[in-house]
Amino acid sequence: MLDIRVVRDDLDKVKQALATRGVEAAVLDDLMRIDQQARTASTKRDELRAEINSISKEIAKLMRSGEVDSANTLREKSRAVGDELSQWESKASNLEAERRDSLLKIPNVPSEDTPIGESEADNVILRWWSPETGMHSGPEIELPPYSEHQRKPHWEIGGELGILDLERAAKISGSMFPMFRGLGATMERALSYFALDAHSDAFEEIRPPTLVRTATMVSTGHLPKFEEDAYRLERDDLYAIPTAEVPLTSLAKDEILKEEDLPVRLTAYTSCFRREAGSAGRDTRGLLRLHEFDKVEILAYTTPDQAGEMHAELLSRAESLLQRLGLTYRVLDLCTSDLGNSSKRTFDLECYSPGTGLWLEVSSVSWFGDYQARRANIRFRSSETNQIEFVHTLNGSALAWARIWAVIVETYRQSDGSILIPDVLRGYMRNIERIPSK
RNA sequence: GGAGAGGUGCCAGAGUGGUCGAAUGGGUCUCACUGCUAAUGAGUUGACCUGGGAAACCGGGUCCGAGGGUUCAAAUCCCUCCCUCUCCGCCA
Repeated sequence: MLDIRVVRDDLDKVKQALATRGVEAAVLDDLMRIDQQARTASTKRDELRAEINSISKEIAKLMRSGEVDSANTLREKSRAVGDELSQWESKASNLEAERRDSLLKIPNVPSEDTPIGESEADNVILRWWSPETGMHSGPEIELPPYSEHQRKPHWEIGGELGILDLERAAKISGSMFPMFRGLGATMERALSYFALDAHSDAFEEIRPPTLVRTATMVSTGHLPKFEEDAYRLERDDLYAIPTAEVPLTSLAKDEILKEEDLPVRLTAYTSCFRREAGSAGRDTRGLLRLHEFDKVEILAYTTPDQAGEMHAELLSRAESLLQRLGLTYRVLDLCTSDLGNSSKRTFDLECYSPGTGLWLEVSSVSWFGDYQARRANIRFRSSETNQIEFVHTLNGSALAWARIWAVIVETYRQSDGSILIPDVLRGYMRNIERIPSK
């Protein structure tokens, strides 16, 4: 959430910045009105409490010296103040709760570098890479010449080779749940091993819980605004995580870290669960959009000064995996209207799927500033000033496997219908070179 | 799931209604002393909200797992919940 003090002090600037992502100025005016009332009420409440505190001390003194009558007179007085106090207490706590609710729903202020835009069409293509042509900057993309046998969509390939069984997955769980089989399942597993090993030079590997408390979902910004998108286990009041970002961010919840321990780098492989409530009927074929998928996430806590460099590091790690897998991709700088709620700046990586002709989002690398840290209350003590500050959080997918799986089987499909396994995965797949055709 | 014990500051740990933001010990940092290290002595050391101040800082409030309640007054009494530990049951 935003720092209420920054909103107070720089109201116009905040309004202007949030307008670029479609937040109306009235929302902030309301917040300021509530804030003013809340502060008035809590000041009044604190004054009354101070009065009762001092009367109570008086009473204690009188009791000790045996002046019971005077003590009783003061008791009466204190009780009367107490009646007034309870009104202000409830007024103040209602207003404070209202202020917090409002603050929790206001998105982050975009970074100054985030391109301003009104739809995803305004996202900026920064660069693109393919194994044939290497890295190119700018939005003009020349796709490598794909052969006819690479133009088959992955769901057809998967069915044909018996490595993807969406029909039976639907029987078990419903549509938009995947089931990999045989070497298809092995390859999906290999991808995670490959990625976790690739980050092991600098990142601590975590296997977090995938069912989390409400507070954990609030910390990352997934609640209260996006309740509809999450799977909830009502009986136990738990949510299924939509990404490992959720448990990894809350790992340090309510902690004060030492500056010398920063940056903290974490990586985790988990399943991710998404209701996809708003997207019924869109991209429903194959593995394009799923209720459950596996992903390796990389995440960092940094000082504000380290954040920029870390953002670049996370992005380059995600890109490097794609390059090692030999997949054509492009890097998008998301514009203000396409930016995630909690993010200040996000780069998306999209892989080209020759079988469908679509660019598929396979990673999203974001810098959240202190927005999540404020919600999760993650701080650090500066070693120079000894002051306590909020950390910055950053994270990225590296990578989301279902879509990568789809792009691999399409890209690596041979003219005989078999699939060549990317070199970097073979070590994790019993050194098998290809998934044979049927 | 059942029975019991417990959750206090950076850590350990005392505190069963007022003088308790909290003894004591350890750690931290500062100073003194010692040729160095060590030891010793003195001091220091919480977070959050809010008002004032350029700031240092000063005032008020809150916080002893969380939320309610009793009381003039709650770490302390009552209720609910969460968590940890021990035993029993169940179980991959």
